[in-house]
Formats: sequence, C-alpha cells, structure tokens
Amino acid sequence: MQQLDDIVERNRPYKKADHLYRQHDEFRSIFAVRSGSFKTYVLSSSGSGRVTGFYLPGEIIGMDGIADRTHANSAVALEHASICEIPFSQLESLSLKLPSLQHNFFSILGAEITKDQKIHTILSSYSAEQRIASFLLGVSSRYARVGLSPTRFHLPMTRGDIGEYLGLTVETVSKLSTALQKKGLISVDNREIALLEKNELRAIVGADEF
Amino acid sequence: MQQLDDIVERNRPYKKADHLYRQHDEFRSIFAVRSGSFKTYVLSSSGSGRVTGFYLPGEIIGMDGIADRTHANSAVALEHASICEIPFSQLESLSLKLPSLQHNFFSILGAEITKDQKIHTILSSYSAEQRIASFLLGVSSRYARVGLSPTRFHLPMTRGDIGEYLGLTVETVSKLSTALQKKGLISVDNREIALLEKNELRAIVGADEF
DNA sequence: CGTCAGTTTGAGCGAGCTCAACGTGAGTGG
DNA sequence: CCACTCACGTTGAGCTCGCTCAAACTGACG
Repeated sequence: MQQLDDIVERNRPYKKADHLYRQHDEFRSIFAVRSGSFKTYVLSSSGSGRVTGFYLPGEIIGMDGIADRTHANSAVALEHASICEIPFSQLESLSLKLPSLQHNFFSILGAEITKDQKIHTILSSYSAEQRIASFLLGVSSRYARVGLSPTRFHLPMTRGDIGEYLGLTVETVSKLSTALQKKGLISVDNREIALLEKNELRAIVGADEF
Repeated sequence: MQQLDDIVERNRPYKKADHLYRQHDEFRSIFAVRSGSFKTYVLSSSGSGRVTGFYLPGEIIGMDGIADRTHANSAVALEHASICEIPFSQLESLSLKLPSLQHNFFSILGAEITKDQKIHTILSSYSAEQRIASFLLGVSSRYARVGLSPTRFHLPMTRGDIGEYLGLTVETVSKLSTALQKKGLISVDNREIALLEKNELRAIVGADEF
C-alpha cells in the first residue's frame, strides 16, 4: 500500500469543464476520482458527441487507453473535482512485485468489462422508462458505496448527458422523470433526486438488478 | 511463450449449442477461440435472453468473470469449435514472472473495454441501418485479422442473435439486410455475405470507423 | 439586467416494433 | 427415399414509443 501510495500523484483540483485528457491523447495514466465527478465522451466526425460514462468518487477513469496507448474518449469534469493520477507504466512495474496489486488491478479491469456489458443489455433491450429507473438505481448504489445517501442525492450531469448516455433525447429524459415523479416513485427538484419507492423502481427495470 | 504454452489446456472440441460456461458458474479460466465461434448471452429473469457478444477465431472469451469470480454471461458454441483454456490463477502467477505477458494481458483487457464502449456508442446513437452496416464491417475486419476474406464470409449466428446483439428485432435485421442488398451494397445468400461496396457502407455508419 | 445553458411541456411524426402469415432448408423417423 | 417437423428467415400491414420541432420557463453568471 505504501509503495502504491508512493507512485500516486495528487494533481491540482479540476474545475467544471476542465479536461482530464482528450480523445487521441497519449495514454500515460489512469485516474482515481477523489471528489467531484467526470464524464467521458466521444465526438463523432459528424459533430455531435456521445457520453460513454460517468465517474463518481472512488471510481477509476482512463482504462480506455490501455489497449492502444491512446485515449478513445475524452474525460471532462462535471463540477469541481480532485483526482489521484497513477502512471500506468509504474503501476505495471509495481504489479510485477506485488501480487495482490496485480490481482486487484485485474479485478478493476474485469469490473469495467462487466459494467460495460450490463449497459449493453440496458441499451439493447430496455424501454426509456426502464433505462431511467435503472440509471437512477445505479447512481444510488454507487453513492451508497462511498457512504452517501442511496435515497437522496445530487446528479452532477445534465439531462442531456443522461440522454446521450442512455440513448435517449433530452426531452424523453425530462418527460419520463416527470412521469416517475407523478407516479410517486421519485422526487425531482432540478438535479436533486430522491428515490421514494426503490422497490417499485426495481420492479420497473425487471427485478434481478440492484 | 513456452511457459505460457505449458499452462494452456487444449480441450475437446465443442459442437453447436455446447456451453463453454454458464451464467453464475465459478470463474476459473479464460478461453482463446482456436476455430469456430461462440456467442455470450445473459438471461433476464423475464425469460428472454440478450446476446452480449460474438467471439471469432483468435479472440478471448470469459473476461466477464474476472471481477467477482463468477461468470456474468453464458457462452455457447455457434458451430463446431475448438478452444484453448487458460486457467486464470496460473495466468496471474506467470504474469508476475513475465513482464511482457502481464503487459499483453493488460492490453487484452483494455481492448475488451474499448470494444464494449464502442458498442455503447453504436447502441445509443446509430439507426438500425447504421448498426447493421457497422456490424458487417466489424465482422469483416475481424475475419481479415485472421487471414480470411474481408469481403466474402459466412455469418455463424442467426438473424435473431444479431438482432439481440444490436438491440433490434429479427424482422428489422432481415428487412434492412434485404434493403442493403437492393441498394447493391452487399449480397446476402442466407448466411453467406459479400460486402460489395465497403466505402458506401462506411459512409452509412459515418466515416470515422473501420 | 440581459444572456445563455439547461429544463420542461406539447403537438405531430416516423423508425422500428408487433403481429401475422408464409417460405425454406436441414435434420429425423418411418 | 420420402414425409414430416421445426428452427430460421422473409415479407407485409398497422401501431406505438420515443424522436423532432417549437415554444416558453428557470436560474446562474457576467
């Protein structure tokens, strides 16, 4: 642990809209979010971007660059944020000496793969309402993991970001959030969300999740 | 290389519909496809499955189990197939001794992450026609990688599999394949595909791919 | 106080789904 | 060898969910 700590760089804080890295940048490091949040996105040649992920405190960004040493996404802060930067080459060297570090890092990569495949299922088969319910439950459990409330939280991203991430338009996200509120399952005040009926939300997405 | 070879187990051949592993099975190994092909899928509690991936010769299956030591998908052969099984714990031990093996395995995991994120973009923003064009171009370049023709190939999966993978219905896959054929961009004879106008297919998906 | 990004709401439309029917080919049993 | 079956594939007609377009509202910030 001490040895891992030695290679970590604590960077300056990032403010809203600051980029951690940009698409096609050389890959050097992965980053652990300490506070705040980030989104990753790709720009299609036709202009419009698509959000590929959100990263909350305790989560790791930048694994999209490992394969070909070039970042496939851009990463940008959604609010004031701080991170730990872990230079990848040093992580590799240290992993050769510390079996548990190697094991943990394999697990982290595996978790990213499992997560991405889950989103694949969501995007390929869920209705708009199911996507939004699933998204809110997902954010809830991610906040719970770092000790924050799983029932009341602040969304750091815009409705537009959520829409791009879930393959929906802003309008659909907005309308269905309102609809879930009218049904009494959630309460929405701008970006402040309260999950009032988690079990009913789970029922919407189809039981075997969260 | 010799040392890696020593830990690899060459299993019996698999025939169509044989499972390599099933959802919730304990994770022990990853598998390299030697010949034939596999699909991975999840079963939702509501019954219907969703295909999460196709694996062609030279590709690696099973990384969905690394994180929590349990497979998140099932993997099943689409045709007669053979694989190399690589016990994960031995791969981990050997990776500690061979820096280049560790490095390569990190790259393989990274490539899986990059691939999954690309599918995220496809599912969240492409039209049905773009998805199918993109899928065909993807299969083409994967066959090309192992020395097969990038313009004429056999699809090992059903239209239904493709539909589940791309978030479309069988009917849509069928209709749009026919439409692409009528436009003269591809030729379809059951599962035999020929890509006649690759550049026009690329134009459909939006230029900066393949 | 004006601006502008973000959000909401409504009306209308259309891409892709649903449902239904039929075609086709590989495998199986008589 | 043929008849039968069944999974897979195709095609068409109609419908619906989510998109598009348009307009108005809100709050943060210079």
